[in-house]
Amino acid sequence: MPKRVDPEARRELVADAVIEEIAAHGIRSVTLARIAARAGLAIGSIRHYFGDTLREVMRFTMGVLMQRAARRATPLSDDPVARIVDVIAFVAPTSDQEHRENIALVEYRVMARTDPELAADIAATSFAAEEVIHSLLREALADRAVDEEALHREALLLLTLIEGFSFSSALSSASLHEKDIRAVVTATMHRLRDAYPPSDEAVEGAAGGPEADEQS
Amino acid sequence: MPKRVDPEARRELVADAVIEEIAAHGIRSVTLARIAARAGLAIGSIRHYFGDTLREVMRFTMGVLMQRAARRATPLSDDPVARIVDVIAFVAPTSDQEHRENIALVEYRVMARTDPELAADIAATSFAAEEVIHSLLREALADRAVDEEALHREALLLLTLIEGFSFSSALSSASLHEKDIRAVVTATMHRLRDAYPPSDEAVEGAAGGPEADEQS
DNA sequence: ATCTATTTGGCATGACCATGCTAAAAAATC
DNA sequence: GATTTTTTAGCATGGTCATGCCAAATAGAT
Repeated sequence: MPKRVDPEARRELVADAVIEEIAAHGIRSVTLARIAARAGLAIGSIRHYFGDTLREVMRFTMGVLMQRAARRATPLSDDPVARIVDVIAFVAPTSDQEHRENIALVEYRVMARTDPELAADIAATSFAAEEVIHSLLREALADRAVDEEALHREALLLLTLIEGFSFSSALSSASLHEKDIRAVVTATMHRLRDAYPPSDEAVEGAAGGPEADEQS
Repeated sequence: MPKRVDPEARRELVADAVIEEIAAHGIRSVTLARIAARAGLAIGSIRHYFGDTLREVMRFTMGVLMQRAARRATPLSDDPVARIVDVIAFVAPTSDQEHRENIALVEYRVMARTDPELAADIAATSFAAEEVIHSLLREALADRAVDEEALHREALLLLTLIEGFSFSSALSSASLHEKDIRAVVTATMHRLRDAYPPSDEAVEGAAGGPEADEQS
């Protein structure tokens, strides 16, 4: 028996075992026994840290997945278009672990459809993600004449691409190529911008703005 | 006891009960008992028509879902762009039943990820669908100068949109609006076409072709 | 050394459910 | 009417697994 266990570390370790099991055999196969086998622990040694129930294990793991996804989706670029590409490209796992996490998250989302408690947890994250996309899109089209309805429709396009990449990536044994995703999204963004004329404000105030850069 | 039961009709009835149960409580909740309750039959009266096992019930139901989806996705228009819009818009259920069928199909696809037998059945359909999109895209871009790599990337865009609409529709309690989907896909297709210059052949042979129509 | 807190571990029980199998009832055929 | 086929129906059994609960071992505090 080791010294004092760090409860948070234990929970994280168990969550990773859950994720592995989901990725390998689907969320329906997750049991305490299987988690224990993967984590190299006895069932009791898991339950103790999760209020004794499998359900708490599952809820905690879902929380871990959502946190990790949010962390990966943080845009790094300054250019609004590139920020959107970054956010969407996060779906392209650059490692096996990220691929597995995406799979697990998709399985959770499907399960949450018919589980009100899980659904509530997920809804908050989904709402935040949509807000981010809307906001980024506003920035990317700040110099274009776009009405609210069109903005909404373009956001729908981007959000649908995100869902599509996430879903197809989860169903595919091989992860998507980040290069392909970036190419598709970048082309989509450029075409999207080109579909709207520069706005009067942008033309008047664009002495050294992105408009000049874009035509060079 | 009625007169002779039509086995096919019985199987279809049972499949519909499965679909209802999946839509209501998720695929993980499907049991013979619950199917029986929904179908208004005894368990034995179901098993008899499916080789006695729940698994056969589930496989048959998945087959039904795929057939129905394929039927709905048959394009009707002559215009290549509109055909693609039609195919993609099939994801927008025009009835509650179609919405439920989409949900069930998504849940099956997720389950099939970790079930080789189901995966094999689904793979054939997915492959066929991809071929259709590639083929339709070729037609839609027949008058444009597009190399194979670009064609592949554009197909990826469209396939991703299909997956995105299907997935988000399944997760959403309200079905997507067909109007929105058509608007998004139509705009995407027009921008996609505009991204490629007319090919030399098309210019020479387009005396009364789509190019003339498009500039009017 | 003693006491308390923490960790490990798993038993016992009840719930759930698939499936092998059987049989009775009803319809159809000869 | 007798026989065969079809349909209805569900019992019995074994397997799986979550969870309430208990207890021993170990670490840390006094």
